[in-house]
Amino acid sequence: MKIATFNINGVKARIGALTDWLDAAQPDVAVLQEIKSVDENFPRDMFEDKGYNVATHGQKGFNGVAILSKFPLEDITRGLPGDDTDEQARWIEATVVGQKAVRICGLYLPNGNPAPGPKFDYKLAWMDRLHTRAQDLLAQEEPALMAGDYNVIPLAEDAARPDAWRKDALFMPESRAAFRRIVNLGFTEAFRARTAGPGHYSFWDYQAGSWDKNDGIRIDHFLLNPQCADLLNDCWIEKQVRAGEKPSDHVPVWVDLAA
DNA sequence: ATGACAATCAGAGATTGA
Repeated sequence: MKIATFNINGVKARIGALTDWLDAAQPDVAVLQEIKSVDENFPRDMFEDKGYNVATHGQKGFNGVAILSKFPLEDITRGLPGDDTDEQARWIEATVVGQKAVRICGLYLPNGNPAPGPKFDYKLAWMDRLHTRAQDLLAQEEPALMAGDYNVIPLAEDAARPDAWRKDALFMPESRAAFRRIVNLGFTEAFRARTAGPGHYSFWDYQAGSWDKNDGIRIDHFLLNPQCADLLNDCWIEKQVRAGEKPSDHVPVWVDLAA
């Protein structure tokens, strides 16, 4: 089972790029972030025509997550538990059954800038709730993964110019510690389970020629619980997508599971 | 130190992103 995560930066603006990518790459499952669309306006027909089942959790203007799957989507839930007053659409879950059942969680973690400030507080509070949900996924002892745009640069080697990010919410010590605290519960960060060393990025800013200079950061991640990590065949970043027509500022990241 | 770039909503320019 091949699963991709992709922050598309607006489904309406990305219809062409997204269609081309799906046709070429053929993921079994794709978790999407920043659909920037309400559910009613999500072009689900376009994906259903390609054989995907579609689950969305959108809001007006910003944020929004979705799951596309060639397998049926079961037990779909929307919203990260732990705060009934949180109206931002950043979390969706569904179970996908291939050779094995896998619980798929798609997430768009808050950016958190400027830090410090209320947006940074919201980011850290959201990560506390993510920690709680992650504990639950461990307790289930069934294959589960959390994939998406974490808006966290885990280590200096995950940025071309780490010093430029020292005061940014994506690289602040508090953000990185909260990320580690989740990983250290017993999750496997899939990319780092397969590939060591610097120079691997999933985001390049539209500004200042970041792509041309390869001035990127790695912020799109897969965290696998132990039962899911047992199934990991491979994980890679589809870097060349960034060079396409009207690209997102993120590129897809993949896992191949024996599931 | 700032802005550069892009998308959305709205129908200009502010807001958000990273």
